[in-house]
Amino acid sequence: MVAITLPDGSVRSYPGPVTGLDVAKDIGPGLAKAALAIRVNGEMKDLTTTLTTDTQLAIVTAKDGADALELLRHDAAHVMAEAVKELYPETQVTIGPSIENGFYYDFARPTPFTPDDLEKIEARMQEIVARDEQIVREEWDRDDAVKFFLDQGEKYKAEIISSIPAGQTISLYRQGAFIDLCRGPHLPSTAKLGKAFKLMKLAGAYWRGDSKNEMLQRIYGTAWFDKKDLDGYLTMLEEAEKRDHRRLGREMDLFHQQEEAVGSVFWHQKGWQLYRTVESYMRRRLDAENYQEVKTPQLVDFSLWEASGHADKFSESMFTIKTQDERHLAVKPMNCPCHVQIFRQGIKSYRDLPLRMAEFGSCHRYEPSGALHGIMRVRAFTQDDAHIFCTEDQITSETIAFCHLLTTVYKDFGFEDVRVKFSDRPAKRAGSDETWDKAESALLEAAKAAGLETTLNPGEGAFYGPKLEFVLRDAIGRDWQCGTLQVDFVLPERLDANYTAEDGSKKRPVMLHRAVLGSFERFLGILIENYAGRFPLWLAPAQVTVATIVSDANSYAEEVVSALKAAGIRAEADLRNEKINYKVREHSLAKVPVMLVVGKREAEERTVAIRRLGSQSQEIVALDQAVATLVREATPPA
RNA sequence: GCUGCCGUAGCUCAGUCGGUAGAGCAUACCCUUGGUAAGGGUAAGGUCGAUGGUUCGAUUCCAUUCGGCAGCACCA
Repeated sequence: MVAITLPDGSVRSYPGPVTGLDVAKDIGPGLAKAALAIRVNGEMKDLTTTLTTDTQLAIVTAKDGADALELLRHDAAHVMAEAVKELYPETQVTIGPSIENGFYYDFARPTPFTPDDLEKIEARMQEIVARDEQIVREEWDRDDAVKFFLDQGEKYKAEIISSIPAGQTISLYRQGAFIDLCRGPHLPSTAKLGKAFKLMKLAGAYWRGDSKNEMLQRIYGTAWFDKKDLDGYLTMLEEAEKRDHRRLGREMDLFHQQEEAVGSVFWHQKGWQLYRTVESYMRRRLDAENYQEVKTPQLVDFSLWEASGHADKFSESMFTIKTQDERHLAVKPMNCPCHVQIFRQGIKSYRDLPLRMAEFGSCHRYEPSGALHGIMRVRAFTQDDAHIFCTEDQITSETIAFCHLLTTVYKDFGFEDVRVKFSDRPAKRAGSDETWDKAESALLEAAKAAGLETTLNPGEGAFYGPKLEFVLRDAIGRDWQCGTLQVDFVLPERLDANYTAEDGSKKRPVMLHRAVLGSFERFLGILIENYAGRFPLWLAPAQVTVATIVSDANSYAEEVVSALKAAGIRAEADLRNEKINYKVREHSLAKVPVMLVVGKREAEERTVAIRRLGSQSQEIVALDQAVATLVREATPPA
């Protein structure tokens, strides 16, 4: 007897072994048709898995969200590989996982795929779906599988299988003439893939993710259970494109970039206004948290970077200068060694700790050309950087305070959803294992005390210490890593920072490296995309446009602008000889949050017609009242 | 940096199977004073990314190079 317990708690008994499909059929023909896979004691398995003992069983259908989508996308990858092998038999297959929103497959092939090939492959995939090939799991001996794939000329597959311990049984999945190494599970047949998939783009990708290896050709696709979801996803991509900060930067006259200064930003008046608004906000917040702001040199002798250890790891990505008098300088790529120099001036006491040293530090890094992306990834940027010199005992309280600062800052910029990653020691690092043990446990403990839930990001710490990384989610569901907090026992040692303890002895401070926004350039790019350029009033570079209907209202309009400016509002007049429709359209497209329209009536009655961006309606109010309302709304968060 | 794609007016794009280019929007000027997302007219605007080669002739073909885009790798 085999007793199967279903999610609703009901139990079905069978005289002997049954498959998931049998159970589904037993429950009902509709379910049998919809069934894609099963979950056995929590683990996803093929629908045709034979159950020989009593189990908890759930039948997975398209309604099962993420699990079901992952199955679907994984199958899409297999179907794509099958299509590619049919069309281009000389191609070798490698790996093809499901990913967020879709899937990819990496192929090895001497001639690159073209966009035309993509269409052909997609058409062939549709055929394979129509063929409704059964997807069958087979178990093979490892060595037989290696031999099998080598015979087929699939050296990558053979290599993957070779790295599985010898003697182990491995699973292969067969669909039609196509057979692939795969852990599974899979859908029962290719027809289940349906039609809601689309090949998206071609790209290069290194074999096993290592840039020393040869480059394979990756084809990305997206797959969904129905057309509506696919269309929804494609619409989201269009929306993301409309919000692209590079596009809005141009359209809204915020900034530009050009060849003569690759990786740098030319901030126009409006963009710089936005930048300054964010900067002054941050400065107020830091002042309130008792940070001291400093400014350190741009050009620093290379020896300091050797002493700090940065030269070892990052000399390739530093801008360096040989001066006329033969000195070797580096344009600073970061601020920490300079902050240690300030700390080292004079004698520091335990009474000075924690010492929170902040700088809006302008840094330059020679980023690889392929990494550059608008203002999000540049070679010249400004960090909202700070280093907290403290004792080990103070790590927890400083972490708590920082986490509070960070979450409230994010909230003020409209980001409520923040996740935290904990990155531990990387392979290439400075400092002893004991030091790392200490730093990692101190940081984890502090994070816990701050009430943070962290996920582990193994081996991704900085070379001098572990870090917390703060990831925020924007208005259209994209994640951005911005803030960071790093515990560092290494740099104070290397750069000989110390303080006098209560007992008169000399001690090393701990350094906490921390940033909330990360870099201004990147954060402003994120803000632009998050708000799609429609900033809340306090952030909007141009807050109010006063537009006239007739030229008789010109002098009144100028008076209105003066009143607004006197009250600290960023306002401009539009007195052009254009119709009001035209002006409304233009300033709406420019995403100015508030338009005050004035005609003969308003001028006579000393009122304004308030028209807010995105609203069709207007409100006529007295000028004084309008100014007061706008001042209130435009006041930045504390 | 690697792979692939791309580079024509301020923007979005068309075009030249090799004979130095065109549209819409934007701009300037003129007319229009119009009540909430494009009023009308006229004009100006381009060494077709750069360099070299092939050719009688290159924006078009080839090579190199610079830059951009997508992904990979990188991200102190």
